[in-house]
Amino acid sequence: MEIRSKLWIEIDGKPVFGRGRRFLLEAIDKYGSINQAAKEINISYRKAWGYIKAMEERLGIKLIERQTGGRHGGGATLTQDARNFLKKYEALEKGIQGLVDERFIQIFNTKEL
Amino acid sequence: MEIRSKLWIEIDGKPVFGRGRRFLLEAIDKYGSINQAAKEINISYRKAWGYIKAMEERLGIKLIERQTGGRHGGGATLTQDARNFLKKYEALEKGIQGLVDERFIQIFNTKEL
DNA sequence: ATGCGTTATGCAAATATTCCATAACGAACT
DNA sequence: AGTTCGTTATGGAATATTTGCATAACGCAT
Repeated sequence: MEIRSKLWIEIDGKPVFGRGRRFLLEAIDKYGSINQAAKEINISYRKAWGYIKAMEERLGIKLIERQTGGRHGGGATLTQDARNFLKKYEALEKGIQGLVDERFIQIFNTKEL
Repeated sequence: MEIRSKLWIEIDGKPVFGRGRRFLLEAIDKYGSINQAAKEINISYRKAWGYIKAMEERLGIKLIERQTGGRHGGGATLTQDARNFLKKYEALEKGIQGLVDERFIQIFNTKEL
């Protein structure tokens, strides 16, 4: 029996940002490529692309600077807005998981129900 | 922009209990009927039934005492195990949402990104 | 011109979810 | 003893969602 928790941000009831998208942005920052980033976090490029599209539409902010074509095919980098947002989300998430785990063990760690 | 959080318990990677199931059990306790409970929380009877089935299978515990037929068609009541489980889950959930909300406001409550 | 590794998307296929339809039940009432 | 009523119980169809395949476009370097 394991406890799981999830944290995300919505706009008009639709998901805009969460752990998965956080990892995606972080990986794009690391690799300079949506494609590479998707591989890193084990999702298809298609899915990553969909995430980015939805995020940008819903937030109304450009998160990723894209370049198609070129010597190495192009690439992608985070905008400053994306970096700022990411930083805030990281701060929001920090510590929550630990708290939840701690409480779960405290409450459920008994043999009988 | 709203923050949302979710807390649930899994067994072997499969969801066993969460907010929705909590509401379902609470409503069954209140109405003495799966059918009525489902209406209360706005899900189909079919879905409620599936929830209960999965919960009982995965936990390996009987949660609902069912009676079919009879003057008023029958009904359902929570077992003591179900009550105990519910109580623990409620304790687990308590306060988490508030903490998350608080932090969200603190971090994101600025005009600019 | 050609090749390369990207970004960009439509659309088909697979999965998951929801809901419709119907059976069975049994106490109370007629 | 049959009828009624509001339940529980479930298969399976219908819908919705997610995933991923296939392919186009791009533009620099060779």
